[in-house]
Amino acid sequence: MAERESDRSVSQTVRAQLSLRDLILSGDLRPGERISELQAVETTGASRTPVRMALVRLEEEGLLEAIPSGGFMVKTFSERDVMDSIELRGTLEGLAARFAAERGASSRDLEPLKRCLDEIDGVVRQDPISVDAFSSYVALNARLHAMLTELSRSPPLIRQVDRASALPFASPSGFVMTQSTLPDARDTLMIAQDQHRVVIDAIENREGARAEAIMREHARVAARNLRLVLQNKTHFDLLPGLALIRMAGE
Amino acid sequence: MAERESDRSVSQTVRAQLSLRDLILSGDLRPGERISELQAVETTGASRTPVRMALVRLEEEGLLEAIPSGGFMVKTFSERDVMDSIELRGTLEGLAARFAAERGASSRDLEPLKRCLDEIDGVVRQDPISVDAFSSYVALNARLHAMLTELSRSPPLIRQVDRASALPFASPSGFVMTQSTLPDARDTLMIAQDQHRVVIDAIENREGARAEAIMREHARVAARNLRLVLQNKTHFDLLPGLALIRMAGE
DNA sequence: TTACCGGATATTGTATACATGTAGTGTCCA
DNA sequence: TGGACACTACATGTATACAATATCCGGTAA
Repeated sequence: MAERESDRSVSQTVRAQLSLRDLILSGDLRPGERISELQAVETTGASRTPVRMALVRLEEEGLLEAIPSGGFMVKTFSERDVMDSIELRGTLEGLAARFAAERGASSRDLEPLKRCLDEIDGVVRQDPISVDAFSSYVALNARLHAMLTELSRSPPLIRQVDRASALPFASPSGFVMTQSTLPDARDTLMIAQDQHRVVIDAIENREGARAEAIMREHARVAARNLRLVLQNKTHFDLLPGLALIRMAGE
Repeated sequence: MAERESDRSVSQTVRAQLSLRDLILSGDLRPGERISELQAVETTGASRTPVRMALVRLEEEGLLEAIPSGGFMVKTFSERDVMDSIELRGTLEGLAARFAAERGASSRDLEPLKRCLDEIDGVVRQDPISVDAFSSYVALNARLHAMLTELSRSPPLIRQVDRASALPFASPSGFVMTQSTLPDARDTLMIAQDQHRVVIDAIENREGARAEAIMREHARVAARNLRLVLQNKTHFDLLPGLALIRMAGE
C-alpha cells in the first residue's frame, strides 16, 4: 500500500506523510491512540526529523490532534462532524461557484468543463454501470469539481476548498464508491450529473445565487450517501477513513 | 516586540512562531523574499529544528509560501485576495450562525453573548470614542465573534473559521483600528453593533437563513474599511500585515 | 555582447545525539 | 486495602553535524 523504497525523488517528509496517512485512513493506527514517533520511524523508514514534519502537516490536515503534553493522536469524528464537514465543503464550493458566476467565465474557460461533462455522460449512460465505470466517474468527478473551484479565480478560496476536501469523507468523490453496489446507484449518479450541468449553466448565465445554491445541494448528495452507509454498516472498506468515525455507542 | 528570553515555559517552536509572525506582519521580512533559516535562527534564538517547525506552521497559517526548490518565502496578497478572504470568513461565520439558529441556542447559551453585547453598547455609547475605547471594542468584538462561532457546536466548522480568521486582514477585528481616526468611525461601529444584535436575535428565533445573511453582510463592513484604507493609503501602521498587500502597480 | 557552462558557496534536507519532562509502576505508609 | 510518593523508563523537544542540492558568479566561446 505504501511505496517504501520507490520514488527516491520525493523528500522523506512527503514519503512519511503519505505513508502515515495511509496507515491512519486504513485504521491500522487506531483512532484516539497516541502515535509513537519511534514506531513511525520504524514504519516509514525515514528518520525522526521528517517524521515529525509529516506529523505536523497531518495535524494541519485534520487527521491528527495534538496532545497537550506532547505528541499527536489519531483524531476521531462523530457522525455529525462528518455531516458538518460535508456541508462545509458544499458551502465553500457554493461560494466558488458564485464567484465564478459573478466574475464571468468565458466559453473558452468553460470548454474543458463541458468536455468533462460529456465524458461523465458517457460513463453514466451505461446501464448497469460497471465497477470500472464507477472508478472513471470518481476520477472525472474529482476533475470537474477541481475545475469548478478554479473557476472562482480566487487563490484564498481554492486553498480553503482544498483544505476542506482533504478529509476523505468530506471530499466530493468520497461516497461515490460506497454506493456502487446499491440498487439505485445509477439514479444517484444521474441526479448528481444533472446538478453538474445546472451549475455550469448558472455560471454561464451569471446567475450567482443559483450556482451557489446548487453546489450546496450537490454536496448533500454525499450526506445522503453517508447516512446510507452508516445505516447498512456495509462497504466500510470502500472509503478509507470511515474507520475514524466513532459510532453512536461511543 | 518579540519576547526573547521570557516565557521559558512555552516551547521554542511556539516562541519562534510568534517571533517570526511578528517579523512577517510588521514587514521586517519583506513579501516575496526568501526566508533564510540561518537568519531566522539568529533572530529568534531557537535552533534550526524548532525554526523549521515554526516555518511549516506559518505556511499552513497562510503567511508563508513554500518555494518549489526548498524553503519558504513571505506570501503576498493582491487587493482581491484580501477581499476574498474577508468574504470567505463572512461565509463561514454565516454558516456558523445558521447552524446555531437551526440547532437552537438556549437562553443559558445566549446569556454571555448578550452580556458582551451590553458591554459593547457601553463602549459605543460614548461620543466621540476614545482610542482606548476602540481597543476595548476590538477585544469585545473578537470575543463576541468567537462565541458566535462556538454556538454552532461544530468543531470542524470552528476550526475552519479560526483558520480563515488567522490572516490579520481577514479577522473580524482587523479593520476596526484603521478606522479609529475616521470622522464617521462611531457610525460604523454602531452599524456593526446593530448587526451583532440582529444576528443574535435571529439565532434566538431559529431564523437560520436570516442569521446567515446578516453574518455575511457583517463581514462586508470590513471590506468597506479595506477600501477606505487603500484609497487613503493611510493608517497602514494600525493593521500589522497590511504590508503584505501588493499594490496595483506590481 | 550575450549565452552557456562549470565550479564554489551557501542553503536546505536528513540523521542522530542529548536533555528534559511525562507517564507508568512499584513500594511503603496510614 | 487503598492511596500517595518516588523512582525508573521512555517519549518528546532541542541542538547540531553531515550530506545533497540549488544558486550565484565568473569565465569562455560563439
